[in-house]
Amino acid sequence: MHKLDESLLAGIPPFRKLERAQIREILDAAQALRFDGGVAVFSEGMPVERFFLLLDGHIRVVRTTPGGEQIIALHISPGQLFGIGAAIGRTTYPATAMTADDCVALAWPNRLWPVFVENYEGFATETYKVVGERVGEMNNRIVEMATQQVEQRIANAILRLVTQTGRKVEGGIEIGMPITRQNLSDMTGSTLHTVSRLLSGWERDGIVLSERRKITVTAPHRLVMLSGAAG
Amino acid sequence: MHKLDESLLAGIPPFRKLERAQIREILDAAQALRFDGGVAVFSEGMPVERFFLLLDGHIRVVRTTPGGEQIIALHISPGQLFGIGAAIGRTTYPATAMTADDCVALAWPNRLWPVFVENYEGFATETYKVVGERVGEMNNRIVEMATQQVEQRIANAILRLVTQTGRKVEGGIEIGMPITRQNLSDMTGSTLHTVSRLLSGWERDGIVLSERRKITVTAPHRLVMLSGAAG
DNA sequence: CGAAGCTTTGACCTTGATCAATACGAGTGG
DNA sequence: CCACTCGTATTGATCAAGGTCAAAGCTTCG
Repeated sequence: MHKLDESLLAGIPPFRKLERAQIREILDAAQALRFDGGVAVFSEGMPVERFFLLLDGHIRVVRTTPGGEQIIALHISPGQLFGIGAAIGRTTYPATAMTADDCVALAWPNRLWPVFVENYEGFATETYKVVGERVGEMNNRIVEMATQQVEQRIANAILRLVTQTGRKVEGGIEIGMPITRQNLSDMTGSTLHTVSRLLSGWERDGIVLSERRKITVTAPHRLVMLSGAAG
Repeated sequence: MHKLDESLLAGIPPFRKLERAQIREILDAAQALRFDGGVAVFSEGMPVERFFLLLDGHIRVVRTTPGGEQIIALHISPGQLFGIGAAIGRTTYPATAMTADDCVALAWPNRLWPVFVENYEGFATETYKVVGERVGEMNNRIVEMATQQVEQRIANAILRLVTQTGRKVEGGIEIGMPITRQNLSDMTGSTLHTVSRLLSGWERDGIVLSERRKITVTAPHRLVMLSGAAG
């Protein structure tokens, strides 16, 4: 295994305030992992043994109901910590982490969590800020689900994906990870049929372009209108 | 102002591991507050200046949409910390805290948060455990909203209230705080009409008893069945 | 080429929202 | 004490959003 480069952690919030030497220590304690697309990094209910940092690829955090339906709780982009149950006193993972495409991640054993918190100034604060953001996002989802129509929820889901993973391409902004109608319906508590119908409509109206597992937003402002952001 | 008694904080998780003298310090730094029912302790968007511990009464954590609809994100029972945005790096409150009935709370200025974390062993860990529980609860709500029918969501909402605030009375378990049809609809993203119809039906079937702003569950097991806990 | 996964589209039906009317209880002021 | 009002609750009638059922087409891949 080759040595990991220190620049990997340079810009990432929890590590931002650290010395070069400290980052070296952290990297030396890390295990680097590769995953194919569509596999589980960890599963709901498993004991929390490690925490992760996603370096490349995209991860869907998924919960499954007793009835077998699944809903996507969260997406993780490169540079984000995930599986941080340790930070909030969980002993088992509350959800499953599925890779959406090929992924590279670092992993540390759980027992290092308190060590990092103890030794690295700002690590705890920055991490809890991330937790805070996710709580905020979850809160928004709850409000959305409770008050908005399916069309608005789907518009919001797409906008969220765009801001999190979007990249500019000719003619619009493309979502940087593979995404199916089914995925979108799992994010919004809807059905793939409804999502398909809506996307077809939007494509007819020139708001999006979509191919198999790919969506490009050509008129973001109009999507924002549709999302019900109180025009 | 009379001195606060140390027993107040005795059994409360974040303070559980502390010495008597430490509890004294904490209490001396606290401000005791009284609120009538139906008022805001703090409001969405306000800067986070204090954190609170609810001693008596009940609090609804509420978010309001641009369109004026409101949804209830969380209920706080006596003994719980709330308004702890400081813990997760928030600078403004993400929601409004409304008293459901008359309340008594302690408040500390925000700058004491890091002091508590620093000086009192276990304070941080226990608090983050609380955060973790709330995150879990929010997650469940999202899944519920995405996959369940209104009837199941309302059953679940009532069951949650029962476990959080229920007290045994003759003939069943009574929810320990005032709760209207409208409140229930705000918790489930439904309407007071639908809630009323369902409760009427349940009352006819002998599952609940309800008066004005009061609900008593007479057949909890049947409510659990209805809640869709995979029978 | 067949199979599996993704997408589209039409027809139909159920859930629960909306509209509307009424009633009841509790607090307030005359 | 009564009239008024406001917040709460009930119930019926109607309607539409979106789920379900069904069928078929298109890609990609082994």
